[in-house]
Amino acid sequence: MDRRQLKTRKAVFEAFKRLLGKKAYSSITVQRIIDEADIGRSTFYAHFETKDDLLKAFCTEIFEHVFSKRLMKEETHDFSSDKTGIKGKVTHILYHLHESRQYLQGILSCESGEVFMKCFKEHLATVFSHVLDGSTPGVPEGYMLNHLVSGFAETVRWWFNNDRYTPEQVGQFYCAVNPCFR
Amino acid sequence: MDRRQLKTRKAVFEAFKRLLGKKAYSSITVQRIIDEADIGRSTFYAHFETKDDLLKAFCTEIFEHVFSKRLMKEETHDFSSDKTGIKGKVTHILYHLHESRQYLQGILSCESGEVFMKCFKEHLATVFSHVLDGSTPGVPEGYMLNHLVSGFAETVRWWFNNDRYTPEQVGQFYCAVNPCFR
DNA sequence: TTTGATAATAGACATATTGTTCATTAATGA
DNA sequence: TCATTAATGAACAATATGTCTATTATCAAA
Repeated sequence: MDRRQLKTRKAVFEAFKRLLGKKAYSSITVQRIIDEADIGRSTFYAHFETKDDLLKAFCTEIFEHVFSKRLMKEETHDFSSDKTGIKGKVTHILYHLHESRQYLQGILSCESGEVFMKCFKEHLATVFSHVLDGSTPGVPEGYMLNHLVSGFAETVRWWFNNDRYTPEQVGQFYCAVNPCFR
Repeated sequence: MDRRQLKTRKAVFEAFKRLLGKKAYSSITVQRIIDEADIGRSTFYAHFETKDDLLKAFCTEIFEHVFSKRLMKEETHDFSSDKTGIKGKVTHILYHLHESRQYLQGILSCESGEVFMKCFKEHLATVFSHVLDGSTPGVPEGYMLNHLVSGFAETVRWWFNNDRYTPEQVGQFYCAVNPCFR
């Protein structure tokens, strides 16, 4: 990719992060991002269609990092649907998200949280679908997966509002309320 | 309250519902609501500060109906923290939400879902806090409450995307994955 | 180093939306 | 009947959006 493009993209993301640390997503305008990133108006629109488009790209980049195959494998000795592996993966994800706390809160604080959570859940679904084995009879698989995925996503949201626990503790809480992970 | 005010308020809500049945919240403008409700621009702003303000008022009205003390009591013989009562209450809520399916989907389809879910969860918290009795040791009460509340809210969202189950069945699923309700 | 291709730029543009104000008209209920 | 309150429509400035242009800077490859 062209260096100029990478530079612009990075400038926008950095500006976006800085703004998210200060105010909620909904109150950030494209104009403000352009000013903060110090780029031309037309440059922004050459890269992103809308502000929402930027948010999506931003979330995707975060999660591609957090869920990268390399990093995920580090946490688990076994690549199969091993139950003990889940706890390690969960803690791994929590550690990474904690690093990005500051600007993630700007996203989670308002309606934009919806976009973030959706993206988060899509990635989580690929992780959890491996450990689904009809463990709860009488409940559709799709429901169970949704329950595990959104349960974890909501755990993260709760954690961001109650920042007095370690990633290990939070992982523990999550596994405690989901019998299939105990 | 003045009849004229009630009439205006109702006209706005009805217009809002109609629009939500056709398009997502984010793409509905104040202007469009004004046109649909057939009221003056200044009239709208005399009632609501912003579009988000209207959404909040709208959600509040829905939930005040669904969670009304009278209706909630019908579903449970015992008003105490009875476990069997929960299943009845849950099913009751599901029935009511199903009636409003059509326009609720317009809200849930995009970022406005966040506002709806927040309001929903606030009401749910008052219901579930009664049945919380430290049943899961090693987990903070706040976490447990959040888990039950958001778990139910997400169950509803899932249901709206998988509309082939009855309220009873969905209530069953929810109770099945939360051991403390079995 | 030259060169053709691509990206960034400033700034102007039409368009749309927002929220406010105000003078006028209509409905209310006591 | 009458004082009060709400609705109206029209106009308003302010701001944001997305598009387009001609011009300049940067790139990678020959």
